[in-house]
Amino acid sequence: MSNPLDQVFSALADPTRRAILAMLLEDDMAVTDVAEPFSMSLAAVSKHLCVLAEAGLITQEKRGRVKWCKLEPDALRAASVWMQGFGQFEAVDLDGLERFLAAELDDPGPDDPASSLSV
Amino acid sequence: MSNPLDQVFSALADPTRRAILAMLLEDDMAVTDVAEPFSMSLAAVSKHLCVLAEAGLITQEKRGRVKWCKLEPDALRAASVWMQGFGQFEAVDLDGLERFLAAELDDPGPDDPASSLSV
DNA sequence: CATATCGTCAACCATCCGGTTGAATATGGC
DNA sequence: GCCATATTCAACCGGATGGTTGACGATATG
Repeated sequence: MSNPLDQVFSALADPTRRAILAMLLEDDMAVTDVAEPFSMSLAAVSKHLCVLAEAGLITQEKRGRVKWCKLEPDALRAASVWMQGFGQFEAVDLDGLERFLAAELDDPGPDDPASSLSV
Repeated sequence: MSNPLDQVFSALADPTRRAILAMLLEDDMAVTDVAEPFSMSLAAVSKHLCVLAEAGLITQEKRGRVKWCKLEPDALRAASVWMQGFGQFEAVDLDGLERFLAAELDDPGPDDPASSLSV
């Protein structure tokens, strides 16, 4: 599973991990605090955080005995660009989508996602 | 794995399936033709197509003995919207994003408490 | 009818995944 | 030094996943 797209999509495939990402939108959080709302063990949440970190979706920084988790929204870019190749969904927030797409254009866009099967 | 976002993201997590979607961008294809470029068995590809169909990413229609596979880009919409939120609202309007997520995709997560975050 | 093609089904296998528990490794506070 | 807190590690477990093979039903075609 070296492909970064593999990692990002499969990280996003778990609802617990998506919930964690949504929580981190508000603020950086310590591992224990991330785990608090969930009914699973701390170790399980810690593993989820590792998966997110390896996908690049978060970073973790240890200060003292506390490890702080920080969202890294840029990691979603490649995946988002890939998906954009599949049709022009009218987004809910058109202005937001326009800004979003404009930002994406600075990237080496996948000119024709179908031409190369290099997924 | 009832959550549609679960299904879409985990369907996209496999490079073979992403390659299949990319192929279907060009044209509708029969199962055998989809399988041709891959070095795995036809049965394996057939299973991948089932996964894609259950995620809603493709539809399959049988005409004669041939089953035609058709891309359904709209299925990516919810996932795209979800991801778009992380790029777009980053540090801008977090409350707005929360309301946005709650309204757009209210699907209970695996867990009671975090479900308010509407993964 | 006989035969080839299309696609799925069923059983099987190895590996991965998400979870648990209990011990271990920091670090901080008294 | 001693104890509590924060986090990971290691071993384990059940179930999902991605692949194989061989048999099978259904449909074209000669």
